[in-house]
Amino acid sequence: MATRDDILDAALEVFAEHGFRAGTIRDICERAGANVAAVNYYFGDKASLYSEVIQHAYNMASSSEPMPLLGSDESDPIAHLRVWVSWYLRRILQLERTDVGRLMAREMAEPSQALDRLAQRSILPVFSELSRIMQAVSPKSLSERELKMHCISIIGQCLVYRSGSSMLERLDPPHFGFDDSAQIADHVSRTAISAVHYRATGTES
Amino acid sequence: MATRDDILDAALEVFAEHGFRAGTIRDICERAGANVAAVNYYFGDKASLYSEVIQHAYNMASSSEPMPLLGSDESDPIAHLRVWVSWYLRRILQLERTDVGRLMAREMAEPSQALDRLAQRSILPVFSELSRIMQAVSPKSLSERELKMHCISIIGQCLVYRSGSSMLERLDPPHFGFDDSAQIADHVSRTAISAVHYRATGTES
DNA sequence: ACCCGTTTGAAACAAGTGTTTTATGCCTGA
DNA sequence: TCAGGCATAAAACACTTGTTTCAAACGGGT
Repeated sequence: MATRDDILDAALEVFAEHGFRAGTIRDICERAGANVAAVNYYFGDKASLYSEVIQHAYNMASSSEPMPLLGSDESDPIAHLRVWVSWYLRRILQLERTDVGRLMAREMAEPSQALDRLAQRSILPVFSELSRIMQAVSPKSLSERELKMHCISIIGQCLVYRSGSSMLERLDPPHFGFDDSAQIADHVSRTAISAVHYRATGTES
Repeated sequence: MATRDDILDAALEVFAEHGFRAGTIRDICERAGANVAAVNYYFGDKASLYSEVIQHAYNMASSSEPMPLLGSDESDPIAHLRVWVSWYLRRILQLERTDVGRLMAREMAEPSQALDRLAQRSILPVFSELSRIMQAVSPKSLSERELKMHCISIIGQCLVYRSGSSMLERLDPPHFGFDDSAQIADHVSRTAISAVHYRATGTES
C-alpha cells in the first residue's frame, strides 16, 4: 500500500511539471518505482488518479496554514479583514513555487472536471468567509452585487502578486515577494475599507 | 497556396482550444479541408507551424484596439483614469473571447520563449502610462512605492476577471463578463481614487 | 499538346499512449 | 502446511500521434 502513496507523490510532480495530458503514466510509475499497471490497479484510470492528486494537493496546501476562522465577534471587524487578507496572501505567495502551487495554477488556466469538486469543497468556503467579513465592515446600504465586486477586487489584488509576478518583476525590480506580504496585506485591506465607505464625488454611481 | 492560410486559421482555432500538445494535426487539417500531409509540406513540422501561428496571433492582437493616449492635460485626471481602466478592462475581456486571446493566455501560463520578448515590449508602456495617470490623481504625499502598489492593485482587479474567471463563475453564476466592463471599470476606478485619498483611522500607516 | 515543378491524396510507418491480460510472487489466516 | 486474496511484474493490446512515402492530379510556360 506504500506504492499507492509513492504514485500520488510522483504524480503530483509529473502533473505539476507537464500537466494532465502531457504527463505520462509511465513517467509517474518510473519515478514511483512501480509498475505501469499500478496506476490502473489502484486508481482505475488516469483521470481518477488526477482527481485524487488535485484533492491531495489542495489538502496539503490548506493544512499547512489553515484559514483563520474568526467568530461572529463584532468587536473589530476591520482587524478581522486585515488578518484574513494577510493569511490569504501569505498562503498564495508561499504556494507559488511548490509543485502544489504550480498544479493549482495549471488548473486555473485550463480547468478540468477535477476543478469542479475542488471549487465547491475548498474554494467556496474561502470566498464565503471573505464575503462574511466584508459584510461586517460594509455599510448596510451596499448592495449584494457591489459587495461581491469588492470581494473580487480583494482576491484580484492578492492573486496578481502571483499570476502576474513574472510580468511585474520585469517592470521595475526588485519586486514584491513573500517578505512584503504584511505590507501588501495592509495595503489591500485599507484599499477595501476605503472603497466600501467611499461616496462618489465626480459622477453619480 | 490558399490552403496554407486555411491551415493557419484552423491551427489558431485548434491550438487556442486544446493547446500545442493536445492539438492534433489531423484535427487542424480536417477543419482546413486539407490533407494530413499538408502541414508537414508547408511548415516542415508541428512546432514550426505553432511558431508561425503565435506570431500571426500576436500581430492581430496588438492592432485590435490601441491604448488611448491622454495628453498631459490636467483638466480632469479622474476622468482620465476611468477612461484608461475602461480601455484596459475592455481589451482584456474582449481578447478573452477570441481564439487569439485564449492562445495568448495559454502562452502566459506556460511561456514558450517566442512570445516572451514581444509581450515584454507591450506591457511596459501600458504600466508606465497607468503610473502617469495615477500620479496625477494622487496627493503629493504619496510615496513612489505606495503609488506602485496602487497601480498593481488596479491591474490585479482587472486581470482577475480573466485569469480567475474559471474559478469565479463556478462559485456564484452568472459571473461578470464583457457586458459588465463599464460597471467594473467604474468600480475599479473609484476604488483606486478612494484608496489614494484614504487616511487611516484604525492604525497608523 | 507536352513537359515539369508544384500541390494534393491515401496509405503506411514508427513511436508513444492508456489500458488490459496473464502469470508470478507474497503473506496472512485457518 | 496450504489455500486464497492481495500486490507486483512483464508483456501484449488497441489506439492515437507526428511524420514519411509515393503516386496521382494539377497548371502554367514553351
